[in-house]
Amino acid sequence: MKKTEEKALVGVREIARKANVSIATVDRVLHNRTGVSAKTKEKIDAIIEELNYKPNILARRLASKQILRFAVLIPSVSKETDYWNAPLSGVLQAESEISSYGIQVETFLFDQNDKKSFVKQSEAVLRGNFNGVLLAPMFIEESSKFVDECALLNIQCVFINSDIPDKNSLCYIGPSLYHSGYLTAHISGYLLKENDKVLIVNISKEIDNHHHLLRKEEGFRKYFEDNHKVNEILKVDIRDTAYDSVKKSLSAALKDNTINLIFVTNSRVSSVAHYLEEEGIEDVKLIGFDFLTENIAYLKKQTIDFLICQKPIEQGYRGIMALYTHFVHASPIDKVYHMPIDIITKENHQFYRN
Amino acid sequence: MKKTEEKALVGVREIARKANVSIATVDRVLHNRTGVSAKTKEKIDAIIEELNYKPNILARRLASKQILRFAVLIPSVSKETDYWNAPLSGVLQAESEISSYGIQVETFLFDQNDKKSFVKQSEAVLRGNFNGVLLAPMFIEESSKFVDECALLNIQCVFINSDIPDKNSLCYIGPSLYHSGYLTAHISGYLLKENDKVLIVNISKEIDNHHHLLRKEEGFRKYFEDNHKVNEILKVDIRDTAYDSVKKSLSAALKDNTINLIFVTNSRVSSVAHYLEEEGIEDVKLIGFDFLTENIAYLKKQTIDFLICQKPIEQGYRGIMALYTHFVHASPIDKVYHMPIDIITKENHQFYRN
DNA sequence: CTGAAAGCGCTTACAG
DNA sequence: CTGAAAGCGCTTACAG
Repeated sequence: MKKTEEKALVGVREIARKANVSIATVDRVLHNRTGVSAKTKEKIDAIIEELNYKPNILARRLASKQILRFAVLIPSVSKETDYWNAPLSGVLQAESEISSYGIQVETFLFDQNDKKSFVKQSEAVLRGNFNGVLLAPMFIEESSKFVDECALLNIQCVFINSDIPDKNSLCYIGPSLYHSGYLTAHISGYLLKENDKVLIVNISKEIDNHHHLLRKEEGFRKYFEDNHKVNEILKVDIRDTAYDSVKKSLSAALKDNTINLIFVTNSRVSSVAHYLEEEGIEDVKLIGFDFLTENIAYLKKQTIDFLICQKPIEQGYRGIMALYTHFVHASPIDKVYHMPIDIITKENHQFYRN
Repeated sequence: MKKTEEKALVGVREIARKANVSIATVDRVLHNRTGVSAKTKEKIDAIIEELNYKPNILARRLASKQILRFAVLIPSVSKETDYWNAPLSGVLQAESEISSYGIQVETFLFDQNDKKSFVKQSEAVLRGNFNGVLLAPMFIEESSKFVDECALLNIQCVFINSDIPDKNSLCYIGPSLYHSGYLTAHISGYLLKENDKVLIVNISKEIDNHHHLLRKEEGFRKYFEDNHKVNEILKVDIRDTAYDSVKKSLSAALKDNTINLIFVTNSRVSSVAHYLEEEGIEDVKLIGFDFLTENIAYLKKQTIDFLICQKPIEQGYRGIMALYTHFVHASPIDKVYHMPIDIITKENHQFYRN
């Protein structure tokens, strides 16, 4: 069968014919290149408009020898969590899909407990002659500075995992942290009786005012407030992430209070689960974040009741694809793409796709 | 920048050079066409293997004038539910992405309350000279017969929404119904006290032994059994889906029993919500299925506590893409793709992507 | 059974 | 400022 007549006609060749110019000139106009008289450009633009011309992306990339270079600037996997494996695997998946179309992806990993390593890697990116960069802007100040320098070099930035809202990025792809906290509180509401007590646990080396864990806590508390819940909410910050330290802090917190539900604001929920199991504590509900192997093991045993997940693999995949779409299709991209807030339990985890 | 040498080399041209044949002959081998001597074929195959040749899909579709035709055979939107709008919109989205690559999609809608309309539309599909068809095999027998005839005509079938497991389809894309029921029970478990009573409500014109609602009920009951829950489980089948009839059945069921949680096995949960609201009943938890506008409205008001959803838009999208991948990339496809089982509440519905 | 040539819709030097 | 021609990696008649 043949393609429809109409389609066969609307191409650079047809535009050139109508405008009485060569296809090279049409190409120049299509790409806003210099060296076309205003008059010619106008005429061609009108015809493009009239014919509702859509370029054939296949042909374009096939003919073009230009290769596009994207950098990925995210944390490496640490002893404490292999969370970042997920976004990375999404990145790799996207890369394998588009690498044959002239896209190169290079990865720069930094230590999320060490700002200096971030700075060092970000400088390498700046030197690498990239068209775009996908980054996790964990360190707000340093990331902000980096993004400014990218702007100077005309490098497009995409944020994943957490956002710097006022920064001039192509887009942000990741959770709405506040709302994940709020949702967690909603679920917790179902598990709590009127006078039950809640313990919020922040486990992180870097808990400062900017830290995104605090946004989850904020959302969590707001839910209780909005719904006039009278449950007491206690809180403990644990800055030393080693298990012994977690254990000590939890013991202290649980000794003086009868806690009915623990909300861990990040993926370290497994160490709390470990503690509860070790101590034989069974009547405490436990909710935390992220689809990690360790967490899932506890979810299966129901030591963890719910995990909140935000498709980290997809974040990596979509991050690269956002750059790809921007450069290859030149089509506009949503400034913010909030990932769904997924509720994972013993019964649906096997069907979960990151 | 130039593409890497390596890439530039591995193409039909290089294979032809190595094999001392023309690229036309290489093309014949690549597509398993006739008219190549066994010896030549063998030699070329070896070189393809050795070079780890991957065809350039862009170039292939660009050069090929072949167009691919897919049919979509799903229910139309009915007075009772606009559920099928969602898969359809996924289909349309996929179509718009791939239509410029020579793919045509044609839609055949049938009335899910009328087997004859299915048969009629399926016959139209058979006559339409399609390469593949995406269908919702609601009517098991009729669908089964249709699939057999497709096989004769060498038309590939993809199932969505519900499966016919032993049928020779390309793949199934949709929920594991049993597990959605099981998960719903798990959530219900958190909402119930020891002696609370549960009411299962099936609202459907077609409740027979094959019907997929029953698989959800089965999973639901199994959870209670597995976890030695003693809650009493009542059940009502409502075959007349008009609101008045639903109202009558519910009134009868609720008059004689104190029900604490109602599980509606499909998207008709909104009519139960409507009833509860009308009667001013506030202490009954309500769980049902599907991300429909009506349901979401009740979810916001918390008349409905949880909705279980299975990304109907994505089912449509992936269904078409499965056919596309099969024909264009000729790459193998998972026989079963179970959709995640999503738990939707008042707090996360705004981030949900179908 | 095999090959030379044209063409898919674009981009890219190069020449004027 | 503009155009003719070659080429991206493949497929498709057509000729032998």
